[in-house]
Amino acid sequence: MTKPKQVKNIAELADIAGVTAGTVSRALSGKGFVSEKTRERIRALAQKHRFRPNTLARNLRTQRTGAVTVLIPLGHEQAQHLSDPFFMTIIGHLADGLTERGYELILSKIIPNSDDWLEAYIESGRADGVIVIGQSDQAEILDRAAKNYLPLVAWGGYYPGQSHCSVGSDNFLGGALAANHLVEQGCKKIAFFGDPVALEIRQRLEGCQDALAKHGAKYEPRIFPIHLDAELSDEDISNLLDTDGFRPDGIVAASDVIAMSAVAALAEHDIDVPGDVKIIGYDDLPIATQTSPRLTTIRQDLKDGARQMVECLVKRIAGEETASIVMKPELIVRRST
Amino acid sequence: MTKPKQVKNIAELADIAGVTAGTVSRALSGKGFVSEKTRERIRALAQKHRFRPNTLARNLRTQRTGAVTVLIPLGHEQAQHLSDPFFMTIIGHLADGLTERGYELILSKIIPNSDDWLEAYIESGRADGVIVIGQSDQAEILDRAAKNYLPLVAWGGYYPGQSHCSVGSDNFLGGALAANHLVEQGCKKIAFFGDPVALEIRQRLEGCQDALAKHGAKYEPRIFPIHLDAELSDEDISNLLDTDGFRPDGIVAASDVIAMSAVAALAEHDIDVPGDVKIIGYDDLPIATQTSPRLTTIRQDLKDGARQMVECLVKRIAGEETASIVMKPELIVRRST
DNA sequence: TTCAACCCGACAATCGATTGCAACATATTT
DNA sequence: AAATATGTTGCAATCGATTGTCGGGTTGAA
Repeated sequence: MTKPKQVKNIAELADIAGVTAGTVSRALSGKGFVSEKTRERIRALAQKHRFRPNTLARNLRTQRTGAVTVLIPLGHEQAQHLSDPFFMTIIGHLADGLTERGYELILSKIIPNSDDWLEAYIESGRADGVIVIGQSDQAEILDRAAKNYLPLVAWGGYYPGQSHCSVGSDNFLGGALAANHLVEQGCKKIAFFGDPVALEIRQRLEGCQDALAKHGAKYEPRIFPIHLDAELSDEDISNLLDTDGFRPDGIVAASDVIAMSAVAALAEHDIDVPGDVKIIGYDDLPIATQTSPRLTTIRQDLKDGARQMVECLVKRIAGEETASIVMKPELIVRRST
Repeated sequence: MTKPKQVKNIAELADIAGVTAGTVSRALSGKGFVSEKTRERIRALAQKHRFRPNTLARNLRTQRTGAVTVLIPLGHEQAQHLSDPFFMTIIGHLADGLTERGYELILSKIIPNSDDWLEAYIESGRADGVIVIGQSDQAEILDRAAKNYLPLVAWGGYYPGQSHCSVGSDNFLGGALAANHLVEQGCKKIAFFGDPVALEIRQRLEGCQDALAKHGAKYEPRIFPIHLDAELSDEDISNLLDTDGFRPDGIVAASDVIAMSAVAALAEHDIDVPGDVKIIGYDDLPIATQTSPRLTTIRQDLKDGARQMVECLVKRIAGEETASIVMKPELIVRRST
């Protein structure tokens, strides 16, 4: 009994079959014309010798990879980990959507130190398309790259005149919803927890300020540029409570993660939520329903957002244009306000 | 002013520089000897024309990709989504570890329909190494693949005689810890929520049974093969409570996700946790601290586990052998028992 | 029988970068 | 000035699969 020895490339298999590599390629791929007889014969041989065409070589020749990169630029926030609940939630949904459509997902975190990190990545030719999560403070770079490169979709805020395709929710409206809700709950001294360097967060803040302005100037929120990373935000907030005498009665957090840190830190300082301070988060991550007290928050539908991004990207890979999508955020009232 | 036009391959740049492609390659990579002068000249030209070497071509030639695949076989549990909290937690930590070491992470979900899915993936040559999450019911396949392929590490249970490298915690011990804890809390009628088709879960069950046996035969647990996927487990458990008269006073859940579903379903049926039923989970995911009541669970240190897997894999890519690692699980007592 | 039509499979170019080897130029030594 | 040493660069093969083109063979009709 001859053990069916491993065949490593198409040429070897062609040798065994007594044909050329080209014929083997056509037989296995089904493209081009090969007689039924030799096709079957070659298929059987391929099976027997456990031959698999090398993906790299195929990709190089066909100039497509069947992969999509999810790129996470940690612009203003280098320490943030991929294990962050927000990233994980959206990546999970993207992974579900992409694998469903037969794309591999390449996950890549980038520290944007030069101003051409995005072009550099794109031209490395690793993937057929790129999804960028979080414009952070890199919006112009996205815009520039998008001019020469179609299959690019970003998660994040939309601003008038932007030329890249983004999917996200209306951060300005979300911020306003949050602020209005706190005012309706009777808050007078409102703090904003989040660093407005990032576009999305700035938009939330502006929405917040705008809504408060309509209730009179005394509502101008005080801004604390808390980090987004869970560990750092814990620290930031603890420091804040220890050293700063300021005690707000309402907090708009720029993300659920920040809100959770705040809840925990306040509990340690024996400040009651929602009795002494009301807190509203942003995102409505799965964890928001499971904190104690359960988090009032502004919901972005990440599952649907991920679906939309995949859909846009697939169209763009196929050469179509797609418009940006702005989803409506929604106020979810739970126990923390 | 000449616009620095895009150069698409190394040959074009070589033309511009008046040298050959080989020289350009050497100049940019730093390997081999090129005079300082031409090196600088070529570097400057590359910069100016925004040239980036094509990754695919390089990978094909050098036979390495700088990428690691995280492969998730959904063996007995095809519906399970990648957005599952367990996967997301461990993938996040893996991503952190791999990007730290300069590897890209390819995320791939596979439905193992043929018996050679793993070999097929490996030989496609997409990645330098593979991390498999969850042996599920595919342990023999891992074992077979590992015989011819070094850079393979799996998350999951260890069993005597296995020949692939795995990292995981002692599931038998974990199951025993859980059972003992419930007995100590006074539980008499214990149920096990989880499908023992998967190796890890079977081991947990066996540990559980073994521990209970030591307390007398009447403790034999009743087994409910609940699905791992959050949506399905909700359904399973609701059905169970509606149709089956059985009311345990203690539940060992095979995962935190199942435990959370159980907590929610019980609440809907006005059954108090921990008053009427005590529940213990498994994994200690971040969410376990945020359910209400906070979940007693068996902790597997996923962050450390991910670190170990990356470390093993990197060694194996370099050609070293590594032994399997069995970590000690730990009982974390919170409020659900 | 002859010519056209048609199908199959071989041949070779191609994707883009890397690298061993050979050839050449310059610097050093005798 | 000749010979050796040292250092640069060019040349061409290579990684492995895909694909356009062309020649040889078979079939059918006139």
